[in-house]
Amino acid sequence: MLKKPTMFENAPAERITLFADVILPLPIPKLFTYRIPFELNEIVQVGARVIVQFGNKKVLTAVIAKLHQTPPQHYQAKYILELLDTEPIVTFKQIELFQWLADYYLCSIGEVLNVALPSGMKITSQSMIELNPNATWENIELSEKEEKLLQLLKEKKTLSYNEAAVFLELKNIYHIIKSLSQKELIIVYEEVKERYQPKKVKKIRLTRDYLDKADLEKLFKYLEQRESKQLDVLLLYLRNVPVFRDWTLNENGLEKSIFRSNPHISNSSLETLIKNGVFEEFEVIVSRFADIQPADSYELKLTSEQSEVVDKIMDLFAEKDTVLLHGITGSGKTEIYIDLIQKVLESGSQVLYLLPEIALTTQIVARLRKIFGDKMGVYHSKFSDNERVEVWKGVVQQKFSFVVGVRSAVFLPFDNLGLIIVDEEHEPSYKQQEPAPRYHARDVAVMIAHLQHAKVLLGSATPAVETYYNAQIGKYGFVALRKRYGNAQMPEIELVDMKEQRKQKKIRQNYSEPLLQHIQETIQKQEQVILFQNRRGYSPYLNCVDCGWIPKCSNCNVSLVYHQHAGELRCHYCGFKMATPQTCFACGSTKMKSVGYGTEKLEDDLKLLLPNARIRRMDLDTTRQKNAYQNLIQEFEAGQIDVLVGTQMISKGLDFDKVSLVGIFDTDRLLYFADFRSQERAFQLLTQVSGRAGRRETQGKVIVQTNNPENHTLQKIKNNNYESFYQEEILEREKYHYPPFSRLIRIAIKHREKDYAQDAALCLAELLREKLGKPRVLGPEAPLIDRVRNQYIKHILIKLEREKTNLKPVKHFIAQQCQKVMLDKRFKSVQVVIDVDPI
DNA sequence: AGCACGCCGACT
DNA sequence: GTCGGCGTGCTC
Repeated sequence: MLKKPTMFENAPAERITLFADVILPLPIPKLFTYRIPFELNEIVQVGARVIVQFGNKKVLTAVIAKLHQTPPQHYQAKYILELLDTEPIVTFKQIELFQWLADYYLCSIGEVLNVALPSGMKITSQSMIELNPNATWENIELSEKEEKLLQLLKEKKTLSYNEAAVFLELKNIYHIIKSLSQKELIIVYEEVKERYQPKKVKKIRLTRDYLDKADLEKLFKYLEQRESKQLDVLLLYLRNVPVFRDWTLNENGLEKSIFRSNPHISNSSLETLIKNGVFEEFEVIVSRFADIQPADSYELKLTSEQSEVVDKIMDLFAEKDTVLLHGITGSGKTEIYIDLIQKVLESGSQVLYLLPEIALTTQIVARLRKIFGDKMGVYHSKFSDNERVEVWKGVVQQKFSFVVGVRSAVFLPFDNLGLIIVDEEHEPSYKQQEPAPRYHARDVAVMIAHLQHAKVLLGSATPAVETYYNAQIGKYGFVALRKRYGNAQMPEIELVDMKEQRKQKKIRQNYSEPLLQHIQETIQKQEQVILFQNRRGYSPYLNCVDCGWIPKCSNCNVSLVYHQHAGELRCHYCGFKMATPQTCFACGSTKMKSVGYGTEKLEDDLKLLLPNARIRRMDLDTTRQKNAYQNLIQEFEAGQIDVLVGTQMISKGLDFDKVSLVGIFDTDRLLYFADFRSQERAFQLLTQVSGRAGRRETQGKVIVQTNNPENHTLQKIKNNNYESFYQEEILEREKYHYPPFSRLIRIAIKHREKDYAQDAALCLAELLREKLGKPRVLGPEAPLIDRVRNQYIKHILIKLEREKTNLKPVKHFIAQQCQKVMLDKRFKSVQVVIDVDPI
């Protein structure tokens, strides 16, 4: 796939010494130079993985970024220990991309590599100790702990540092290890663990001795005479592998599991045959995706409007690299994608189709699988690491020309991309939060397309304001799809004024009268209801009636969320849990009331209000187990559930024909969130959720409960008027210099001590202002939740003009200042986290 | 990041 | 005297 650099193509007469600059998966902003052993000269390539020793003993996987003949000036380069790939697993273009990511998102190229490679392709070593077999410890004085450790080693043979530390109940085990290894009683070594395990299948075949008609018949007679059970084994084998017809069939053998699954065959007879040398066992490596069938021949039928859109997109691609497809929910964007994917694949290029995490369900995968069969790879975080490695290798080996995947799929080693589709491009889950690089997959997709001369199609019913702006100013091409598929109608959205309802005392447990009524009617019609409340748990906090005390997390500055079913209070930020207190910790009162409501309470209350309805809840808490999500969806699809209460989990990618009512709670919390994107978010989320109501023939109904029915954004959601929402929003953005009119960089300063965080933040802000100017640097400011996991947090926000041409030096400057503050002794190693284009 | 190593204070 | 706490510097 990749050509070796030409200068090494003709092997020179004299041996040359090659050096490799490698990327290590560490947050160190430079490449490290290792020496290539001569015997590898002819086969090393840029993009291959190597194993190197780093530091005193640590052994790591690195990727070769550059090959050259320049020996390092100031140090002796170590040898590469092992070359893991004879073909590159990372392309030249990717290394270029990694560097771009590191520069753009202000992190090291090693951090990029670290998130790019599936962990199964990286190895790390672990320090191990074992007894020195030649040791004599008669005349050696030992401390108690040393004695204890040696005793344990006698039993266990080997121990990792950590195991030893746990056993000795010591935090610092280093002294003991050092002392023992100096006395030559133990050996310290590094154990390398390769995490990727190819899937192996155990198989059985006849040994050479029986690959002959006469011999087999002799065996038959013998077994028949004795009425041996082994005869069944042999017959089963011959039925599946008709060696009499073709002796070479034996080579491939038969899977051992086939014998196992046959109830008439006992395992011991098979084992006896193996023991007696009739059969032999062997293993083969198989693909984890081996059982995937090739595609059916599939005729995609597009509506005339859909084919028009396809044509228009193709036309636009002639002049624009990126096109935005603005298609309302249920307008059939997927068919358009499929048609385009087929076209691009036919032209011989690769395609990447990105979806947000939650939308990438088995439903869509199954549908695509029917069409693209084994040409398609799936890259999902729910997949095991081994599976991810196989998709990666499949792309390298050109086995997959098309991959559907989540955010991290942008790192797959394509070298000939024709098209990247980013569906639901506005989704915040495309932005990585932790760890660095904090990249946005949509923006990375645009960059990859640029590097590979590919095209990008962004799709959304509610595009990000930045994206829509780019389409408006002509940077992106633009196509709209304004009709629902099959002429289905958009749902009717009703805003219920909760202030009025409250006055008239018509609210029962957070359910307004109209909502409750509609729920009942819908169930009566045997149709389904989705209720949306973007808050899990029973209630956001408990409150002592007598003294007002609220249980808070001891590690974070938030109240603990009440989870009634689990009988617990939980922190949603650090995972802290405690049993629900029966009495107030402050005054001892037994009157603790729950305040506010989450999905759990909505579910419980509705069960009381409508005892005959079948009500289920879908949120993080009910879908944590492996198949819980899938099971819930199947039940709902099968009509075994009337009402599904859920968080945003229910807003994505689920299309159910029988849902005719959607209820939305606590709308005001979304609308009045203190963030410049709150209106956009609310518009997107509520439109998305509303879109679940009514498909095909029936018009759906959406009931939005709010205290502010006159809110502009709500009105625009009601009228399904994205355009008008955008026009209003873009003016605000311009007025206050927010994206797309500026670029944002947010710096978070974290420290255990509040004062250190504050002082460091102040100092950093000052340093930044010196050069960037006062108005460009905002803060430091405490975020809404200013302490998480015992770390105090301060935010600095930098606004840079979009037109600023020399972005690179500015970013470099910012990174430098952050580095300075981090290393400043006054601030006791504060943590500084840079987030470029925060969302 | 991880680790070696050094210096300091607090315990058996 | 050990033990454990950091702080610091380095890794080809």
